Amino acid sequence: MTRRERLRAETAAEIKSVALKLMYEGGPGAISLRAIAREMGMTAGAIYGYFDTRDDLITALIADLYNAFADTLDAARAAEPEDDPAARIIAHGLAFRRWAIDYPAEFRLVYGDPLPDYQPPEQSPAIEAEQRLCKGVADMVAAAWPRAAAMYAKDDFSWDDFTSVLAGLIREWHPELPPAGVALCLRVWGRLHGLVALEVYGHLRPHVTDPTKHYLAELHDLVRSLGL
Amino acid sequence: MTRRERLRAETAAEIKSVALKLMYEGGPGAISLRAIAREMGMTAGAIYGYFDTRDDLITALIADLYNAFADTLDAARAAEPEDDPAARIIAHGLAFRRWAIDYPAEFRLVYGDPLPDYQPPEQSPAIEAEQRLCKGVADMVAAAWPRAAAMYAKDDFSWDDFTSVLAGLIREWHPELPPAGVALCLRVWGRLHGLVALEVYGHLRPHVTDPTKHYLAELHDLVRSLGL
DNA sequence: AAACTTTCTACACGGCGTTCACTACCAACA
DNA sequence: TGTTGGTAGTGAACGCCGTGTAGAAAGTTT
Repeated sequence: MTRRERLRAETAAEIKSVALKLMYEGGPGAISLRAIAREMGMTAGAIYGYFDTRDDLITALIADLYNAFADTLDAARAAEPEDDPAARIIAHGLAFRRWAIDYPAEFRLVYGDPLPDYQPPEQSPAIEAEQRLCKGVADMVAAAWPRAAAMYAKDDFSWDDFTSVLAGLIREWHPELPPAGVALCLRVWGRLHGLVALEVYGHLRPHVTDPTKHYLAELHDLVRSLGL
Repeated sequence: MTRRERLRAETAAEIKSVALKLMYEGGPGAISLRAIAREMGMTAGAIYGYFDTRDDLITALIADLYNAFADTLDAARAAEPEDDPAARIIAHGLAFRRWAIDYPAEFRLVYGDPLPDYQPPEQSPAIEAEQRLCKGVADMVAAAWPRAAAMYAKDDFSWDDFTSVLAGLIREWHPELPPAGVALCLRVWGRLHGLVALEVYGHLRPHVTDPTKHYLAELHDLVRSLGL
């Protein structure tokens, strides 16, 4: 790696980190090329040497955040014993909410649509991180499947209900999981997501005094509905 | 109502409807005072005679949409027999998803954060619509409560777990519902919301061929978990 | 017809993403 | 070592944006 390449990579990294700093301080709307450049003592145009467009920068940020987020969740699960699926699910869920509440701007960037007219590209690098997250959920459901199968195995799903990408990955990770189990994964994901999304966007606060308590209750319901 | 007031109300309504039209065509980011004015043959400044600021206009739009949305859900539930709570829940859920998928920009406006730096006001008129939606969910849970109570009545909730506003409303609507039932309402809301939010923001499409099928399965799970 | 109120325009300010011609500068080659 | 070529960055411009303000035009009231 030549000196030039190193400097170039450092500048690109600085652009991203300054963008994150701006987002911490002023929400996703505070990410502007001009503000980033100002903060770095540059001109806005200079950033175009590193990212073709503002959306490309956002896309790179999302991928970074999503991966860091997946790391967090992986770690949270790994901290619980492997033979206690229920504990792992609850740890995962709480870590998910913790991250969303502590870093709402990041959550909006990854799971929402905070920049107007921003169109996530077809083949986003964030998809890889999303697949990591899917794997996490799949691990949990697979661990619970021996008990959950009784309730869900008769669900009418086939491999055609998933994109070939997902079907391929799941069969590689957990060959024992039937289509009904994969469908269950997605529903579990949705269930983990629902209350947190409502809370982050301010729809729980007007009704509830302690959102954590309700989310924990939902996690317990979830664990119960998996037969654990 | 004087002629002036009528004209004024008409203009305000036209501003909102043009804003909606722009949003249909170009997403929430296409709502700009200048574009609205251009479309109406006016100047941007003129709009300030009707709304103090762009955010006020957005707030009014959200309230309108949220109310229309609540109407839709109310109607969907009312179309099913009153003594069939399961059918009502499923009808409500499907109508919810239908609306979200058919009008994604509206969904983002109501449940997301589509305009950067837009801060929902403390006492938004949308809260009233949200309470209507809460009532809808509460109606469904209350109808299911006779069967669901066995599973959830022992949950450790009290009236202190809700804001006094919500607690007051619920006790007025459904005096028979205990705190555990109200908590269940919120979790049901979250569950209805989760998969739909993921889908609207494009997180389901890369994994799933027919989102409706999975959402319907989730609704059936939900109904089952309510003992219906 | 005069006085007053409401409505809207014209213009300005600063901020935005993006483009483009141009200038420093650094690295390698003669 | 001196020259050359690519690279990083500038600065001005374009057309957007929300938001104010001063003043004109139109309608309403007396």
